[in-house]
Amino acid sequence: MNAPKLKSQAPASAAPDDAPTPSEAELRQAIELLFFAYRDFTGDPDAVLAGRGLGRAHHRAVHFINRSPGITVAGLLDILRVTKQSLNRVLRQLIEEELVESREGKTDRRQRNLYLTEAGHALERELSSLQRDRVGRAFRAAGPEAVSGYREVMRQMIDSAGRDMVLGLIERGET
Amino acid sequence: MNAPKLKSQAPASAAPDDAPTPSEAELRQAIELLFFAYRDFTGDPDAVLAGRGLGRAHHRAVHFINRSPGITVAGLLDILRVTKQSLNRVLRQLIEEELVESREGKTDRRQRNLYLTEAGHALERELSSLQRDRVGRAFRAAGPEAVSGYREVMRQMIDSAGRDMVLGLIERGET
DNA sequence: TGAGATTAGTCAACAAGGCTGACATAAATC
DNA sequence: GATTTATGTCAGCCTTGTTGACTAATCTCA
Repeated sequence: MNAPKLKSQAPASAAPDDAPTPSEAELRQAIELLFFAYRDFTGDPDAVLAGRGLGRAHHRAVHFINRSPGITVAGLLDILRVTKQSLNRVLRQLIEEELVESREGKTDRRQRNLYLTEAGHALERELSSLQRDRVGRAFRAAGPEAVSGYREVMRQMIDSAGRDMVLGLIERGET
Repeated sequence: MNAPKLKSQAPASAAPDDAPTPSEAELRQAIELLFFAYRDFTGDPDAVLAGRGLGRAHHRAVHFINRSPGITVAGLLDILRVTKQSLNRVLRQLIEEELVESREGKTDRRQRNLYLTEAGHALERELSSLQRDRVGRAFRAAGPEAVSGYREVMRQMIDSAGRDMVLGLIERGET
C-alpha cells in the first residue's frame, strides 16, 4: 500500500461525471476517519448502557422503536439485519425491564407492535441526546456546507441496493 | 422525540461561530446515516473475513500494522483501545496463520515489532480495496466539495481529547 | 549493582451479541 | 382444510470484548 503525497486538489465542479478519482492515500484517510469517528460516536451511549447492563444492540432496538412506534418485529429485523433469535433476546430483556411494550397486532394478530414505555422513552432521550450533542457540536464547528457534504457522502456510502428504502426511512418523519 | 419539519436553511457562511443550531430531526437523520453507512461499510470486508475464519478485530490489527510497519503491541493498543488480552488473542492467531510477523525490538528487546508477511499484505489489500472501492465510488458520486465537508465533519466528530493524536496518525503517511 | 518500572505474554473465567438449526404456536390466506 | 406467515423459543456455537492474577524479560534510575 503505497502512500503517495495527497494529490487531490478539489476542482470547483461537484459533477459526479468528470469527478477525479480519489488517491489511495485520500481514501485510506477517509476510511480511518470513519473508523475513529464511529468509535467515539458509539462510545458515549455505550458508557451509559454499560451502567444499566444493556448493550449497543438494545440501543439500536430502542432507537428504531422510538423512531417508528408500533413497528413490528419483522420490520425491525429488516432494518437491523440480524437474526430473529438475536433480536428476540434483546427484545425480551427490554420487555422484561419494562422499557418496551409488545402489543398484539390489531389487524393481524400474529404480529407484535412494539412501543417504548415511559422509561423506554427516558432511556432513548438520554442516549440520543449524547449522540445529538456530539453530532450537533461537529455540525456547528464544521459549518452548514460541510454538513451537506457529509450527508451526501454518507448517502452514497450506503449500499445502492436498498439505498432508496433506507433513505426513505431516514427522511420520513416518525411515522 | 418531536420531529419538526427540517428547519435548516444553510446560510452561506461556514463560520463556526454564528453557526445555526441544527434541528433535532436533522441530527437524528445524521445519526441514522452514520449508522447505515457504517453498517454497509463494514459489511464488505466482514464477508471476506468470515470465509477465512477471521473477524473484524483481525482486520483492524492488519490495517494498522500495514499502516505503521514495526508498530509495537503497546502502540497498537493505544490505537485500538482494547485490552492487551483481547489484542493478544487476535495477534496470536494472525501470527499462527503467518499473516503477521513479530520481531523482537532492536533497541528495546522487551518490545515486539509487528509486520505483515506477504500473505498478510495480500489479505490487507483484498480487504482495503473493497473499502476503498466503496468510499471511492461515494466520493466520485458526491463530488470534491462534499468530500471536504465529509472530512471536516468526521474530524469534528472525533473526541476532542485525543483528536490531535488521531488526526496526526491519520494524516501521517505510512511511518 | 540492585530495586523497581515497563513491556509483553499467558491463564482462567465471564458476558454481549452475533450465528445456525430445529421446532412450536397462532393466525392469516389460499 | 392445507399451507404459509409471524413470532417466539431452545440449544449450541463463535467472536470479541472484559477483569484479575501472574510470569518473564529487560530497561532505567538511584
